[in-house]
Amino acid sequence: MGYMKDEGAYTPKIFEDSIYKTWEEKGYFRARVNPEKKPFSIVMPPPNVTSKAHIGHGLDMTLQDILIRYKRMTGYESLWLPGSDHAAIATEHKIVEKLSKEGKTKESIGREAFDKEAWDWYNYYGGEIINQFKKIGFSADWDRYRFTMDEKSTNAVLEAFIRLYNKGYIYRGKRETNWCINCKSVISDDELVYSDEPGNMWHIIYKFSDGSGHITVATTRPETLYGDTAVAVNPDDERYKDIVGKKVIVPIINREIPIIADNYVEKEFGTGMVKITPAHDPNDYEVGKRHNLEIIDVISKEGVMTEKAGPQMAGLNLSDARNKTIELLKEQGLLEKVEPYTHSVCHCYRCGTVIEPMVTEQWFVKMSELVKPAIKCVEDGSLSIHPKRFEKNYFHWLRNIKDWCISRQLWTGHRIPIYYCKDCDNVMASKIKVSTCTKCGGNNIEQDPDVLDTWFSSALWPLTTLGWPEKTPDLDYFYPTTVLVTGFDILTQWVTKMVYMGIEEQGDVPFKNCLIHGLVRDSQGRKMSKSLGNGIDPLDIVNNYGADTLRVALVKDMAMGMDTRFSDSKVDDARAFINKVWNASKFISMHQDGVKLLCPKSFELDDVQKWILYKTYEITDTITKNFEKYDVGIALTNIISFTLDIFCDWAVELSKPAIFAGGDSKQKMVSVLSASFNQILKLLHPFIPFVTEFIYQRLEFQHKDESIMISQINSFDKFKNLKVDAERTEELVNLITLIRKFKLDSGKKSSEKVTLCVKSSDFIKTHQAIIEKLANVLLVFDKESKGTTLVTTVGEFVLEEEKVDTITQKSLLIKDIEKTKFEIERSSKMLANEKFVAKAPESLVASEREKLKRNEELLKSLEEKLNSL
RNA sequence: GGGGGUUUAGCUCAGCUGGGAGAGCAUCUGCCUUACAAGCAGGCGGUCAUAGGUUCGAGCCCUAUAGUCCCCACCA
Repeated sequence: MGYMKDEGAYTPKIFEDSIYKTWEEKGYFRARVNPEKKPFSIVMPPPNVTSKAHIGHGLDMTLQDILIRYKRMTGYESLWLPGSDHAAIATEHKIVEKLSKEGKTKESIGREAFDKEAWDWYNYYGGEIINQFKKIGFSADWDRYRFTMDEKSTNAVLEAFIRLYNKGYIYRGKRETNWCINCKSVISDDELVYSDEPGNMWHIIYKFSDGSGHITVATTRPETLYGDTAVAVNPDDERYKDIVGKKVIVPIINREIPIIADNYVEKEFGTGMVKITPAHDPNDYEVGKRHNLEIIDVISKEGVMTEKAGPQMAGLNLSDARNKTIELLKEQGLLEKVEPYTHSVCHCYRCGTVIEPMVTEQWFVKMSELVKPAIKCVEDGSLSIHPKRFEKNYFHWLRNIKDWCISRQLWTGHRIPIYYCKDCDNVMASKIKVSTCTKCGGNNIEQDPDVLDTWFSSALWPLTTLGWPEKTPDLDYFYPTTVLVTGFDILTQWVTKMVYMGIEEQGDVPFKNCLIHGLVRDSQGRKMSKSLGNGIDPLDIVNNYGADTLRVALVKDMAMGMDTRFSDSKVDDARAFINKVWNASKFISMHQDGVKLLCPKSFELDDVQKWILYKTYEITDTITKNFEKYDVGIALTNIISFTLDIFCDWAVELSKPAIFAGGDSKQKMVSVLSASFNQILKLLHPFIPFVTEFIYQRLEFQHKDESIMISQINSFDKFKNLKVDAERTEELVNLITLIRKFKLDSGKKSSEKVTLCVKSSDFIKTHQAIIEKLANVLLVFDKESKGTTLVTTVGEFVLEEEKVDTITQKSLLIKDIEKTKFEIERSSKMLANEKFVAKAPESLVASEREKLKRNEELLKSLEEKLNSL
C-alpha cells in the first residue's frame, strides 16, 4: 500500500471528476422513503435556470451539502431536493432581446411561439448551472430535479391559485401599483430599488379661481400636474385654515380643483401645500381615496402622456413632457422658483428603469389571514430561525405586510387560470382551458392575459417538489423538511411566502428550521458586482485549486448570519490545510505498509494512545454539538484545528518512536493512528468530500465501507473514559514545549542535540524516547552535573556543560519565578474571597486549589535553585 | 423616520449557559528533523469602541454614547 509515497503533493484535478462520477453511478445521492431511518431533508433554493453559478451559490449550496453529507453519515435518510426557477422577468428580457435582434417582437410571433422560445431558452441553459454544482461536489438527489415550469409544478401552481381563489384569498382590483414602462409590467413593492438622485423642486403657482390671488405648491414632478385633482394642506396649519374649501386652477390645462385638508401633509415640508395626483403617486392615491377624488391618469403604460394631459402634452414622452411643461409655466409666469433637490427615486430591480406609480387592475393575495399562522409558528417554536435574531426581521415583515400583487403583464411564467366570458362577464377559475361559459353557455371565452409572479411558484416550492397536491409517500415522509438554508436578503422575500403557503395548503410549516447566512464579499468587504468587476467565479477556484479548497475557503471562519469575505489568502490557507491532510495521509499510508491493523480495544493502550483516542472522542463530541446548533463554520474550524494542532503536530510526532521501533509497538501505534485518522476523514468529509474520499479509498481501516460518503460517523464514546489517563500525555506535551523553549533560551539551536541530566522518575523514563526525539535532546539519568537548569514540576533538567552560564540561568529563573508568583497571587486572591469559594462551582474552586498547590511547589524549587547560584 | 447588526492583535475574523483573551495571515528568530519548505520549532503583538450598572467574577448580561454596515418606510 505504499503507492502514495511517490504521488507528491495534493493535486485535486486528478481525482475530483472521477470520484464524483462514481458517487453518481453508485446512486449515493439518492434518497428514498425509508421508515427505518429518520428523514433529514433540504429543499434547494432553486437558482435561475438561465444563470451561472456565482460565489453566493457557492456558499449557500456548500452549507447545504455539508449538512446533507453530515446527516447522511449520522444515520439519517438524507434528501437534498434540487431544482431551478424560471425567473420570468429575467428570461422574458433575454428572449425579447433575442427576438429584437431577429427583427421580431413578442407580439409579432404570438403567445404560442413565444412559449416555445422560452422553452428553448430553458433547455439551452437548463443543465449548465447544475453541471457547475456537480463540479463543486454537491450531493443533491439529481434524479428528483425539478423546474418551476415543469408539468407537475405548473399543476401545483394552478391548483394552489384556484384553492386560494375559491377561499376568497385571491381577488382582482384596481390599485396604485409600480409600473415599469420598460418591462411593461407591474412589479411588486419588494422588487423596487431606491436610490437618491439629484433633481429639482419646482415651485408652481396655482391661482384661486375667484381671482383672489394664488398659492404655491412644490413638486419634483411637474409633468404630473395634469392629473392633479386637489391641493392638500394640513388641517392644523394655521396659515391655510381659511383657504380650505376654496378652488384653484391647475395651470396650463386650466382645470378647477379644490383645496382639501389631510393629515398626510406635513406643515414644515416645502410650502406646506401638496398637489394631489391620485393616479401617479401612492400617497396621493390614498389621499384621493379618503376624499373621493377623481383619478385622472395622464401617463400611459408605455410611458407617454395621455390625451387627458391635454392636447399640448398628449403623446410626449415623460422627459419631453416635463421640459414642455416647465417652458409653458415660465411663459405664463407661473413658475415661482426652482431649487436643486435630491430625492429618492425607485427603479425596477430588473432593468433599472424609473418606476411609474400607476393605477392598474391586478390580482392580489389577501394577506391578513394567511399571515397569522406564519407568525405563530415562529412564536411557538415549530419553526426556528437560526440565528435567532433574524426572527425580528421575520416578524416585522409579516406584521406590516400588504396584500401581495401576484399578476405580471408578462408572457413568461404561469398564466393566470382565470377565464372571462365576454358575453355575460362570468369569471371562471379553472386548471384546464375553458371554452364554454358555465353560466350562459357562450363560447366567447378569454383567458386572463397575465402571468403569475415568479415568487408565487417559489412560495410553493417545498410542496411542489415533494409531489403536492398529490398525497405522495415523499410528502408524507419528508414534509415538513428539516431545514431551509438561505441568505438574509431573501428571508422576507421568499421564506415568509413559503411558510404561509405551506401552512395554508398542507397544514404544516414547510421546514422546521431556517438557517440564515450572510453575503460573500470581496477581500475589501465590498459586495461583488458586475459593475465593480470584483466577482469571483467559483468554477475558476475549482479548476485552479479544487472544489474542496473552494468549500473550505467559503465556510471557514464564517459565523452564521454574518457576511464573510472571500480572498486569495483564504484560498491559499484552505489549500494549505488540505495539503496537510494529504501529507498526513501519506505518513499513515507509508506505515500501514505490511501492518495488520488491530482494534484499539483489543490491546493494552499506552498513555499516548489513550490520549489520541480520547482527543478523537472529544473532537467528535464537539463537532456533533456544533452541527446540532447548525454552527457549520465553527465545526469546520474545530476539525481543522484538531487536525493540525492535535493530530499532525502531536499525535503523529508522539507516535514516531513507537512506529520506528517496529514490530508489535508499531502495529499497535499504527492501529491507533489509523482509527483516529479514519475518524478525522469522516468528520472532514462533509466539508472536503473529494480528497477525503480519495484518501479513504487508499488507506486501510479496521472497518471500511465502499465509500466514505456512505460510511457512518460513530461517536467514539467508548474512549470517553480515558480522560484521566490522557492528562498524563498533556503533561508530556507541556514538558516537551518547555524543553524546546529552554534550549532556545539557553542559546542552543533547535537542531543541536544537547544532553540534559535529570533525576530518574517513572514519568520521564516511560517517555524517554519521545522526549528525546521531539525535543531533540539526549537524557542522562542521575548524573551530577552543573549547568543551566530548567526547573519543572516533573523534575530539573540540567544542560550538561563545563561551566554554568550564570547570567542566562538567573534571568531564566527570575522570569519563571515572576510568572509563578503571578499565578500564585491570582489563585490565592480568588481563594481568599469567601464569596468566590461559596458561590463558584465546586470543580472550579478545586482546580484553583490544585493549581495553587502545584505552583507553590514549583516556586519553592525555583527559588532554591536561584539561591544556590 | 422606524428596526437590526457590528466594534476583540498590524490585517481578516472566531470566542459555547458569564469562570484565566484565541486562530489564520503578516512580522521576528532558528531549522530542509526519514508525512509535509504549500513545511517544522519558538517569539513579538490586545484597557475586547467609550462611560456607567448587575455579579464573588463581564469580551459575553443591562443602560447610555460614538463609529460603521444593513433592512424597512419614504420625503410632495
